[in-house]
Amino acid sequence: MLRIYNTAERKVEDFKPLSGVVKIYTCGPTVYSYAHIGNLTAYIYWDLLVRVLKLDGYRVKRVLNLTDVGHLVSDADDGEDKLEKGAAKEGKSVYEVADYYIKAFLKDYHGLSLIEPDVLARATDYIDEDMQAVDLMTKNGFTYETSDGIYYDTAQFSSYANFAKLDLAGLKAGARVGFSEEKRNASDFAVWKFIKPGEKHAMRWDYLGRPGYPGWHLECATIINKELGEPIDIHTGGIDHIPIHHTNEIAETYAMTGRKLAHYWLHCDFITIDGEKVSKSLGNIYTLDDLAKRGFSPMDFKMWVLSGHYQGTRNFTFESLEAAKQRRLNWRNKIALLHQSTYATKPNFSNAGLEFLSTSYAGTRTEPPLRDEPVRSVRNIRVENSNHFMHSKKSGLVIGSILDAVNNNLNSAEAFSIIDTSELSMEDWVKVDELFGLNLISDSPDIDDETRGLISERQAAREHKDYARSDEIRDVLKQKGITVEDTPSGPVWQYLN
RNA sequence: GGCGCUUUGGCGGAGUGGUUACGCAGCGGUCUGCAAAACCGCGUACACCGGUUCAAUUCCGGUAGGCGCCUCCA
Repeated sequence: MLRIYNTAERKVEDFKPLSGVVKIYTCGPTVYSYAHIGNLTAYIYWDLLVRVLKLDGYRVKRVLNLTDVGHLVSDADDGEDKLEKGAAKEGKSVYEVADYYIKAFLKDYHGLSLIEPDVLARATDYIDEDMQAVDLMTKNGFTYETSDGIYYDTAQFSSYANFAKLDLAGLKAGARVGFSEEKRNASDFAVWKFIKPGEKHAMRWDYLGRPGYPGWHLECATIINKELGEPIDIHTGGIDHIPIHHTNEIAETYAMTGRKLAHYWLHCDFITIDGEKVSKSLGNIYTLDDLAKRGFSPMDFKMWVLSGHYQGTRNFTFESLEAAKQRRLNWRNKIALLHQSTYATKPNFSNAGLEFLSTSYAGTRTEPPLRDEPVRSVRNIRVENSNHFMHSKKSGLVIGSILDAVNNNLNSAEAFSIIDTSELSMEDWVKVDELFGLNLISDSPDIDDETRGLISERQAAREHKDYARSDEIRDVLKQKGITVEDTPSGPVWQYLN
């Protein structure tokens, strides 16, 4: 049973689906620049959400939007358009810019092994629906026209402030942004913007007999309406979206349909980098490519993300990324041991030097003392005594406790500690990969026969005390990314990186 | 001004009213041709001040600090 923190109720709740298919909407990126690691953090956590739901046996339909419509830089009525700025800078059309960064985003997305959404919705594909939505809101009496657009009259939606617990009076008093004189309420927002004569705006559509473009919040409400239908089960996004964007989506949906938009709202916190916010002016924006240049793979970064909780402010440092990388290598080397424990039973492979492997490397380790209490990993299952625990390792209950951890409001950090301290079978690792998408299995292939031959040749050389030869072979293996460790019962290979 | 988060050992980071995760780094030991790994052991963290309690890092109140959002940025 999944339990998740619902922002709408401000508490952890049991997840109960509204129908046979769990409908999820995720606010996607504005495609005017490369995604940085802060942006990607969110998609990693939401991917975990989807994977947990699927492993829990739910069918999931998920929509992710791509904001390829240019919007204003500020909330004020003037300002530049981000897409247009990018286009001008790069000498391309706004559409080319959007295409380029959508491709870049998807490359990152796939690089992180994130499950592709069922619908990838480009905002510009929903302009007709946007217009119909404005028509509908107008017909229902929620909008008014000013000289620069169609605005939503938030006074018409009595519970407008509820979702974000907004203090509308305070909003007015503390206004830093110059509000349009024509707006009826400080919290009113544009659902459609007009392009004034002479004003430059490459993306434009004719509506109400004049050129314009949709307001930002509208695309999400419209896409959800068309692709999923309200109410949806889960709406996800960053915490920054609570006060404005999600509040306005809810208001628009209400004005269009009278319905609630989503049952559960999940918000992830932002990460900081070296204790400071991620921002261009601080020069601490990193992309996956930047991490790669420093020797970290997307999976290393994903390990880092999942080692903490989505609702906490994560502080990114390269030292902690290094720790995450090392941890993943340790996991892969556990898989390497599992490969080796099967050698002796493989046909076409017989070598006296490696026969010990039939008894497995695990046998050479000092067994940890049996505890009276089961390790905390199975705590939730209420194992009565250690005998049950020993049994549990064989019957897949380790995976059960890992699933319990992530079902508890996506506590991947706890799940990771269970993985660290439990003995997993190959089947377990397959499940772990299914749950976290860390490519542990595919990145941990067994070595080939040639490499195996080298290992046994080296072992033979050692037995003849030909250490020059054995060290030579060790260097060759090193170049293959394999290190050999000599244990009391024979050599064991491990991945170097 | 409004809303919200947070303070855990060198770093990162879970969690819990009593048994004090986990990873990385560090130290000592076993083992070893060398090396590495592995294993064993170690460090006795829970900002501060009160309160509740047999017992608080965990609950309540206060103090101090840090951070984020409200700037179409997740």
